[in-house]
Amino acid sequence: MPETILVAVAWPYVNGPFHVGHLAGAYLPADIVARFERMRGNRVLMVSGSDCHGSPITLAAEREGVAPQEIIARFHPTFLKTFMTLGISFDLFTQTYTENHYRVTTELFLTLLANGYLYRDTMTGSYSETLGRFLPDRFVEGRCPTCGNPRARGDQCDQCGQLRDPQELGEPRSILDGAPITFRPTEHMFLDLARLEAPLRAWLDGSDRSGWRPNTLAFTQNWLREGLHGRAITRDLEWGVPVPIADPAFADKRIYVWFDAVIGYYSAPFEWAERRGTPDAWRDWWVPAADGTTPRSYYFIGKDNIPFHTIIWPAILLGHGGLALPSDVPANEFLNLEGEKMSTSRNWALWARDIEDRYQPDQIRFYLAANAPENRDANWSWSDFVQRNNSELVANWGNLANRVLTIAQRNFGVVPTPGALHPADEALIAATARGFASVTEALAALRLRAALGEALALAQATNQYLSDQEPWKLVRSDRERAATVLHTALRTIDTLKTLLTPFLPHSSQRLHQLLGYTDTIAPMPHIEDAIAPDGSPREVLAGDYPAVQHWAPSALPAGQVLHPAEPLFRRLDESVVDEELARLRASTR
RNA sequence: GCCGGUGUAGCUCAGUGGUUAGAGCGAACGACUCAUAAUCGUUAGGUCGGUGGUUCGAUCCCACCCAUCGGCACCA
Repeated sequence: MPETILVAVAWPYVNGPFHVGHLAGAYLPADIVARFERMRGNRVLMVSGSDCHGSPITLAAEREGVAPQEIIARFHPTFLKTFMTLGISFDLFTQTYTENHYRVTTELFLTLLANGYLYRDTMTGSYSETLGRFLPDRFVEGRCPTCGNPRARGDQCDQCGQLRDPQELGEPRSILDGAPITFRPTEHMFLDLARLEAPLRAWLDGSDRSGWRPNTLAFTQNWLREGLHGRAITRDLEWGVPVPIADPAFADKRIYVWFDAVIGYYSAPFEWAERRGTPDAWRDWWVPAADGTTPRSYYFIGKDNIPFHTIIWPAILLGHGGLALPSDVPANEFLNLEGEKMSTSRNWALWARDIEDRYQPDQIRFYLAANAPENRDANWSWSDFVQRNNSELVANWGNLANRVLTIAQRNFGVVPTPGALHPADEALIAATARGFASVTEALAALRLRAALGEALALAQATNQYLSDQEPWKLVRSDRERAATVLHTALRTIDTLKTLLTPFLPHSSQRLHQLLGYTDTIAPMPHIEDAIAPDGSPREVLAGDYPAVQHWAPSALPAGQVLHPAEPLFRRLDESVVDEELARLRASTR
């Protein structure tokens, strides 16, 4: 019985391009799991989109004298391009600036209101007279009352580390134009997290969470230990989802970007369902079935987002009622660059769009998966990238596929018919079965690095088998024995191809065809047209990923025509390291 | 400041209250030549961040310290 699985991926903020850390932490692991689950025959819906609201976008737009839509139009297409190039198989990658999202967000807001989980309260906001608007705390600076630092930020003093409130600062001013800040009362809607705390705890404690990553659990427990308080979910802004309250006081306020962004996980399936002409299909991923089975859901995010996905979003869902809560929130750590934390302000970052055309997509996917920040911060180092590419991807796996295919194709032209098996053949067949089982188990448990490692270990065992059996000699001395060895080796690389497809979809599809198959095992996304709320054209990433069971050990039939081998991966020259490091240094501020 | 994560061979990382702490890569040496100078074998390499404690015994538990990263709720 196929399972229904929502693969929810963090919504990238659309005020800039994204870097390899975002890929490693969210989009790639999500894609690997989505592809794996689809190949197992499960019904997967993988969604995300550009996060279009919030003050940084408003401010960026104003600084340039353009509409926020222009900022979106600048970066959203680069996201699509990266996902297309790398083969991130979204069912729908949309944006929060859509009619659908506005409608769903509004409805969800009203449901929470009706259920009594929203309340009105007045808070004090930092107001810029010159800009005529309220500013987020961190856009305010002033003198720290503790250490006297004249440039303490409104949320925290960088010098003494004290947490601050903008009103505590001496001579508060805007960091945007240096003009003085005044404080004004402002009314907002709050999510009543305190009232949702009990159901939230019941949900968290209600099932075994030992499969969650330790860091995810630790963050969540930490938040709960400190107790939950109401959280403002509206802002004094003019860009965003309007607050659906018939009160002039809320006319120039908008729903807070964080509240609307997480709702994207829920709204995107509506858009997906409508686009394919089955408007109710979203329910399969959100509403428990009549027999009580609840759809599974995974939320792939960075560790900085944990509380929003393990506390706030579940609280919103509980407040709404009747919807499936996250099954797991596999939060990843961060990816450093050459040992240093990435910094967008210094431009110490490796932008996806800068490397996606210089290297094969599977080369990038391989390094990011093999080096994924699953349990701790990981590091992108160019010398490591080149080394691992050459020794593990090219030499161990690519070369294995290449050598087996070459000997078999040149000497037989088809998958040869095996004779009686020797113990060595049986040992490899057994190792392949074990490898298949352990990779499957690791993937199901979201241990992606480990899964990849298991697959590579099987590739190495196959290289050992070839060294022992020497089929290149057997083809001259004992043709039947050669046929048996090559049949066994071909089946193993065919199985490895399957195991590696979630990680390396492009090259696996190619090998699939070299092995004489004609169907698609690694479908790719494509771009479709859509319309934005203002009537302008926009684009989404979509895909048609047939639910065909492909996750099985090889049953490669004897006699299937083989195609001449060609290298699956490009070897990288050591000079790449210096080139890339020079490029990186040149671009750093 | 408070809370939490991480610190294991040159590199990237596994791992366990108990005899000689592991893998891959890199290095040295050897074998092979089907394959993208790829592959296979052998060897070398670590006071498991530091100090103290609990224990018959700790890399694994506890305390403190050091380094590093993050959270501390209106930054997404």
